[in-house]
Amino acid sequence: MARRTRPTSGPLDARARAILQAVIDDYVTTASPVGSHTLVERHSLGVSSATVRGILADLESAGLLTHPHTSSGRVPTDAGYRIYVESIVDLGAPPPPVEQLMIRHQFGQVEFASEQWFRLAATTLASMTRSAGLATAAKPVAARVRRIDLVAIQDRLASLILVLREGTIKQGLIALDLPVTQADLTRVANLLNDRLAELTASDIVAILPRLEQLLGGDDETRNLTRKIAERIIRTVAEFDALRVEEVYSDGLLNVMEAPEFAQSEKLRRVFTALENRAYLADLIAVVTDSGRIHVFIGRENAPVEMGEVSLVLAPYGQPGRAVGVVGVLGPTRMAYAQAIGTVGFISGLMNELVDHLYA
Amino acid sequence: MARRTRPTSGPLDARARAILQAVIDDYVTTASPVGSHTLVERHSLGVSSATVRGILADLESAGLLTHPHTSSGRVPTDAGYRIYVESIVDLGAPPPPVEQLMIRHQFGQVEFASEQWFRLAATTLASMTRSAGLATAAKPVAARVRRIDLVAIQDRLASLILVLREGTIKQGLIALDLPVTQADLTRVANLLNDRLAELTASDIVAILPRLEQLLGGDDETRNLTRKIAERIIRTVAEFDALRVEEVYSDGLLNVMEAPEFAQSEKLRRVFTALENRAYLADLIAVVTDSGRIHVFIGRENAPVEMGEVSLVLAPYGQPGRAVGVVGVLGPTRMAYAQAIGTVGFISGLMNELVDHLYA
DNA sequence: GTTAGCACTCTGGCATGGAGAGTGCTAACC
DNA sequence: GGTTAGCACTCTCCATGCCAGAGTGCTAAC
Repeated sequence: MARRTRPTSGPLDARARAILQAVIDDYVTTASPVGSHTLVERHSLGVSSATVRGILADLESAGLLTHPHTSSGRVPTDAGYRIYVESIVDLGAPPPPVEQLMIRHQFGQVEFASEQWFRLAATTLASMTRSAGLATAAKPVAARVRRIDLVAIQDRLASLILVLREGTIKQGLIALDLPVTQADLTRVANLLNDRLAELTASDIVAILPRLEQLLGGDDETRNLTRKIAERIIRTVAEFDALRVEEVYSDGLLNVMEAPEFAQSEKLRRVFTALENRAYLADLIAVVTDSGRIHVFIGRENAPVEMGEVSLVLAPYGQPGRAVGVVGVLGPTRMAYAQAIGTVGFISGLMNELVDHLYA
Repeated sequence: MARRTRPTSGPLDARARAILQAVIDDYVTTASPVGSHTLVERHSLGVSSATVRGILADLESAGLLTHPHTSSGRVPTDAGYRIYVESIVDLGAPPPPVEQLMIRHQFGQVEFASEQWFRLAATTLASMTRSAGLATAAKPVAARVRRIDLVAIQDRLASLILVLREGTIKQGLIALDLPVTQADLTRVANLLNDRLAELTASDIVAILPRLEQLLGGDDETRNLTRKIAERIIRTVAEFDALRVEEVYSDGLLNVMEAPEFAQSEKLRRVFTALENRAYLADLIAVVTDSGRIHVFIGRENAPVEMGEVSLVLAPYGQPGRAVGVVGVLGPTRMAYAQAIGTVGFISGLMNELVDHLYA
């Protein structure tokens, strides 16, 4: 369909690329289709609007721009954003040094690796990019037991509190066959702490037979201990199997402000898609496996409901030990350079901090 | 302004009340103003539309209905809803027995008084009323320590895990002056467990001087113990001071479906108001103090942003020991009878279950 | 290859007009 | 007296038509 001599395939020449970027920049700020005239007006392109029109037509036939209707300005397509994003993905626009300092300070204020920490990451991302901020806790590949505690609730009911090495706490009730005292439970907990500290679920499975042999005491204690050990294995294994523990988010209200979501119907579709955490988990898996920053643009997202939003996600943590993800979600018409820069900065910051934990 | 002989003040006669209710019922289901003709059509009122028109005019001059414009049907005002709600607040429309059974079963499946439990309450309320469901954990008036655990993280860093009697777990890091081993920490934890179990923050403050006397051991242990005890006091006191721990919510998407929130601008206002938890905390305080179910209708809510939504909130738990709140949030055009019945049922259910805990 | 000019197209805002729904009023009725 | 039928009136909603504005694609000249 190309009416021009310029080839429609192959890399774009520098001017076409510059104009694509100009269209995207303008569209991102104004949210309305941009025409050839406004383009030459706002950016000093050094050519007339007629020339720009020609190039716009080329970009359109290359699939990087569209027309909402015959006589309106151009709007970038997902493919157009993709080209643009590929050219900036390695750098982006990191926040100015002053802000970086302020953010570092804020992270110093909240308790390290606690829930608040991830909330802060999401909040910071949201306020800096004026989009929705997302963060997941750094989830260990294979969690290790740090500490076991048993608390008597009633005669035959105990609460198991399991502290994992990475700071996560798991709690669960255990129904007992026989009445026990807190003293009994404390004895068993001490014993298990001695034997199971720093072990993974599979480690515990491996030593379980040996554990029973080593156990002195009466039958009752042995039974109780085994029961609790099995529960610990189950709890840790369940935690390991969990792909994503929890996604902290903030600033969904920012997304609501975007004019493309003026009718809440569209908004509802996005939120519905987000509520189905499976998709988000898939994306997070992709990002953690690749180990680098990823941008998912509009229709590239599998669920149609997400067709009008983009995500910028970056992993943090130590591959093979514990990794999490931070990122932002916004309309496809998003300030990608800033988003990429900010997400990159925050993930770098989290990296530094996590390194301290494992140092 | 009353053109009629019927007095505008004083209690409404039975027929006027019936017609008010008919208007509200129709408006709740159709979401569009209801006229005299459709009214006689749908409800067998036994009078003609002209008579109904007269009564509608009376109800309007009494401030219970309005006109969006001269020639449209009537719409209830907040005051109209209020009159209606007052007449049904004691009963509402509880869910049918089959559903009650199903819900009881579901509550039996999740772990008692855990986070999941409150999530389930919110989810159930949301799906039954097709509105947003809200639930807070039952917060004790004065929390009591059940169990203290100390875990060594690094040389001079320990994690304090505090289990409160009502199931809440609080965790915090403690920086230490001197390096300690896990064995040291375990010894201190055991000692504190012996002395502080079942005490409130003020109890601990009271025995603190005595505690130090009782402490054997060297200076270091004494210092460490005092430091941790003080931290415990602080943590528990902070928890006591918290008015609302966390509000679990579900089904905000249901609210988005209501036609009155078709423009996301309105939606955004409501969500912004909700994000400011202070107002919700106020309402929760009102409900827990009064000990009965409350309905907050539209403009009656202080923040203007909440002018288009209503809340039905009910307390549960044991006054003076631990109370929480469950409820729903929806458009002022809400099925109040059903909402009140459902909220009442869930709060009753939670009451039963909490009673078990304190039995 | 670039540019100016021009015909063409589509949106968005605005006024117009008729159908439909509903009201308020009045005069007749039981 | 309350109740009813009838009627004029009002307002929304929707479709239609029109016009200005913005922007395009094409062509001929530079």
